Amino acid sequence: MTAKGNRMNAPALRAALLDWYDAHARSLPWRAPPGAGKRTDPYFVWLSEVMLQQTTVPHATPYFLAFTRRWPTVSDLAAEEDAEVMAAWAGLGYYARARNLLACARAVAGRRGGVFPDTEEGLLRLPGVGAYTAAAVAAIAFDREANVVDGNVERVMARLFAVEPPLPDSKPELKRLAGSLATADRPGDWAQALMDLGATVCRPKAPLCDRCPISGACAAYARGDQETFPRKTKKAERPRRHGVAWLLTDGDRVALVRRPPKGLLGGMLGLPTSDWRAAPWTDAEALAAAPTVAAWRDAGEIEHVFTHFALTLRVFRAEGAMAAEWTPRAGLEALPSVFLKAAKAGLTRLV
DNA sequence: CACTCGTGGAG
DNA sequence: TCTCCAAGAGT
Repeated sequence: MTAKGNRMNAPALRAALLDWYDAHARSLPWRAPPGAGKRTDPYFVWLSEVMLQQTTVPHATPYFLAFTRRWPTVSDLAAEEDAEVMAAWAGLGYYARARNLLACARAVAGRRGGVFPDTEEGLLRLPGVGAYTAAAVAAIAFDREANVVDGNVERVMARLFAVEPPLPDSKPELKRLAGSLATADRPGDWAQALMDLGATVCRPKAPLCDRCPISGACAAYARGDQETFPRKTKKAERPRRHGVAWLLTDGDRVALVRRPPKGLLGGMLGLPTSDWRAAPWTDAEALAAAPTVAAWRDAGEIEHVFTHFALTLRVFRAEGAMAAEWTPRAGLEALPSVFLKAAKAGLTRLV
């Protein structure tokens, strides 16, 4: 047992982690250096938090840079056309976030004159801002005391206290434990310190306990089974669905359709598709369901994995005409990944 | 409250 | 190849 041992109390643990954060904080485009007293623009904090929901830092970073370059303030974003923002979000996934992002920006720019609420309760009323994001923005942008609990914090708490019940049922207990450590001292730095620790040291796999400033207080580390936390209930198997996508071209242009505002890929442009069902589509079924009569040619199939199902998508291509949003090939970057993948297959792999 | 909702990188 | 999973929210 080290000198700090397992007797490390809450104040000592807090001090150790904040000291670690002062020395090891990640440098991120939306973040001010720790302790400097600078506050980050609430717009940057909010935008980054929404982009980072269930999304990795490397994936979200180029989107954050593009959004803030193109729309430097929340009012700039609020004034933009829906289609432009959805196109800019394409590839980032969970497209309800983009719809709520615009709704939130317009609420802040309109009813609040471009000023974000500075309390957790006020933030929580905004579209797309839930318990985590409200707490994170309140703490990071406004330095308000808040219990900021994301997946990182849940993992740190599960190990620190060797919480046996599995996620997601243990969420309330993990949040309660996190709250037992939170104080009004440097709330923004504390929240980010916990998340940075989870992301870089207390990682899901192969945690770097020899670099952990609070390993002396960690119940799981003391037992030696830290990597087995947090316990998790097994996830249901992912079913497979089958569909058909039609790539209709007119020279350089591709026929795209705007998807309904809610549901999967809601509000995004896409290729015309069939239903996505359990049974594969035969050639005859696919051709009968085509959006227009044309000399459809088989372009093979693509595989794509969504959160709760896997998709096999047959792709057919033809030259022709139909009512659609005709888009130059260069504009295909506005498509969600599944359709970009299908379009590339159709344009390059005619069978 | 269980389910829906994307994507790409790591191991 | 396959599993896991990343700064969750809405319904």
